[in-house]
Order: sequence, then structure tokens, then C-alpha cells
Amino acid sequence: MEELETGVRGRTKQAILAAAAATLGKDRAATLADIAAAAEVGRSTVQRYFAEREDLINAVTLDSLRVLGLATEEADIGRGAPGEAMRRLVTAAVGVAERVLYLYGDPEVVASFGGTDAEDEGSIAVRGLITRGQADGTFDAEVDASWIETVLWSLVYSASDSVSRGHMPRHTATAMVIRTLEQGISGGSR
Amino acid sequence: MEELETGVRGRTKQAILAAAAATLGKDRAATLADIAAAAEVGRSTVQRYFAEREDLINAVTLDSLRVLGLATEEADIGRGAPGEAMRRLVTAAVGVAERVLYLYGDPEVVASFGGTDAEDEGSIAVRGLITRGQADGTFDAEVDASWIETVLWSLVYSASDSVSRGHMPRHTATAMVIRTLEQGISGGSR
DNA sequence: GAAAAATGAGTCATCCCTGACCCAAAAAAG
DNA sequence: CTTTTTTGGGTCAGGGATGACTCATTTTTC
Repeated sequence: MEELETGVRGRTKQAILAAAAATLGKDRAATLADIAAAAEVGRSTVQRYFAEREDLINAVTLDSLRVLGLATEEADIGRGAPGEAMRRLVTAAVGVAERVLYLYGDPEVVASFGGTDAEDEGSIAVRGLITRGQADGTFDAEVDASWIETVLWSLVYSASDSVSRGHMPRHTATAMVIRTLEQGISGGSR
Repeated sequence: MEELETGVRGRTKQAILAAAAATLGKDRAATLADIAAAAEVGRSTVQRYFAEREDLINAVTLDSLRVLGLATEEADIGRGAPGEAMRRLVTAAVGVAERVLYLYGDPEVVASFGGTDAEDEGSIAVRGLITRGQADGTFDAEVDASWIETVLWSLVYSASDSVSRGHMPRHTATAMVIRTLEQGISGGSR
């Protein structure tokens, strides 16, 4: 039963997963050696924790969904006005930019968790927020909820990319996403 | 001087480039064999036209920028009200969805043409449209023009992806991008 | 129809990544 | 301090893609 986090092993594993998410987020063709270097461990160690490359990919995906799910949970998007909840969600998501870059940087990854359990935790909540907002008129009810979700993650991804490249600080990126979600790119003349 | 399109060679080359853009847009790890199959030519032929894989990648990038540039040109975005011009641009861009998927599906590709000549043709025009719209109040002047450009391509990419996956018809996708650009995801209560 | 160009299948060497080891050194646990 | 665990470099075989090449066949061109 001690196959969970035994302190040392747990930390090493998390370091590998975090490094893998960051590295694969920037270059999906990254080699195991790249990931090991980013995690500051030996190649051997990576393969000791994840026998096959695909094991690592799966683990990174699940872990990234977990981290993003935690962030979503902290945003507590079931509470308050949909507009406010959406702002908290965006802030939380950009807060874990590296994971977002990994998850939404590869169409294959996104497609792979079509029916995963881990997806449900966060994604269901987000979908609930959107439909709730559409019902009370906060969000556009004349487009599919799935499109709104697509737009949300698309903008969060772009903002995360800007942050990760050092183009803008995190709070600026977050503000831009929120502003764009709320009024598009239209001028404030209205 | 006959190293341009000699009819047969030109058509084969274009077929390879188009197939490569479509294939690499869906799976950036696609092999030369995959691309050759998509283009309905032999592996040998691909390598005869492009000695090294990187030659092909470069050519596809330039060609995709060219095609997108042509579409942009047809949209004639220097004319008319910025709002209208933007609608024409989105329509034109989604019209060449495969190229958009290739160009904006890989961060590496986008990053590689930082100072390319081919970029200038279209990108300069787009940037011009944005600043023009910001100047006359059509577009939000309180955010960077580069962010608006990012949002534009980000949404066009998402829409192109939906079209390419058969989730929605092209005109619906186009309409959603335009609507989202103009009012974000906000409800129409205002 | 004959000459020239282009094509596609096939072969082969090479490179790079992966996966499976092994073992000495370092770190943690007792 | 001793034992146990973990680590990281190193080696090696296997697999897959690439690049270079040949040659018979098909297609264009004249």
C-alpha cells in the first residue's frame, strides 16, 4: 500500500511530471533526455518511474488535468454571479499556465481525454458555469456552450503562451483574457 | 530559368505542399510516407522535390503563408469600415482552414517566421487593419494590437479545427468567430 | 511514334530515440 | 555507523524514419 508518495519518490515523481508538462508544452517532440534534463534527473530515473514513454504521457495528462482541476476547484465557480466566477476561473487557469500549455497545445492530448474520469471533475463544473451564465443572460445563449468553452480555453492558452514566453506578466495576460471574453475586441464606445 | 512551375512539376509540387500542410496540421509528427500517401505520390517523389525534411517544412510554411496572404489580399481589408473588413478577413481565413491549422497549430512554426518576408505581405496588412480600427474606435484601443491579433488567429484556428473535424459547417464557424470577436461571450442583453 | 522527363517501388546505410540492462556512488533510513 | 533505497552514468540491441541511390514503367513533350 506504500506505492503512493513515499516522500522521496513522490517528490521525484512530481518533479518529473511538472518538468514533462512544461517541456512537452513547449515542444511536443521533446525527447526523454530533454525531459530528464528539465527535471534535473537522469534519463534512467525517468524510465524507472515510467517504463514506457506512453506511460509518462498518460501520467502527465492525468496529472495536468488534476492540477487544472485543483485550480478550478479553488476558483469555486459554482458560487456567485457567472461573470465573477468566470473571472476567477480565468485567473486560476492562467495561474497554472504550464499545464494549460501542455493540455491544449496538442490536439491529440485534448482528444484523448474524451471520456476520462479526471476530465469530469473540472470540465463538468466549467460546462455548468457556462450554461448557468447562458441561462441568466450573462453569457451569449445563441451559440453552443461548447463554442464558449472552446473560446475560453483558446484564449487562456494564448495568454499562457504569452506569459511563458515572457511577453507579458501573468496579471496582464489574465486581464486581457477577461476583457476579451467580456467585450470581444470591440472598442469601448458603447 | 525554368525552375519555376513547368506545368507537371508545378502541379506535383503544389499537391505535395497542400497535402503536407493538411497532414502536418492534423499531426505534426506525420512521417514523409504519410505525407506522400496524402498527396498520392510516392515517397521517392517527395524526396525528389525536397531533399531534406526540413526543406519540405520550410516550403510548406512559406507556401501556407502565401496562400493565407492571398486570402487576406482577396478580403481587401484596407477598404471599408474596420468591422466589415475584419468580417471579410475571418471569412477568408476560415476558407483556407487547412493552412491555418498548419501555421498556428505548432508554436515552433509560428515562432520561426518572426522576420520572414512572406509574413510581411499579410501580417502587415492585418496589423494595419487592427490599428486602423483602434484609431476610429471600432476595436478596443486599450489593449495591445498584438493581443488583438493573437485573439483573431486563436479564434480562427479553433474554428478551423472545428470545421476540419466536421463539428460544424464552415459558415457557422465563421459566424461564431465574428460574433465572438464583436461581443465576446457576453449575453445580448446590452 | 520516338525522345525526354517524371514517377514509384524497392534497397541499403545511417542516425536518433527508446527500452532494458548493470553497477558504483550518493542519499535516506534504521 | 550500517543497511537499504535511490540515483545517474554507461552500454547495448531494436525499431523507425530519413536520405541516397537504382531501375523499370509511365507520362509528357516534340
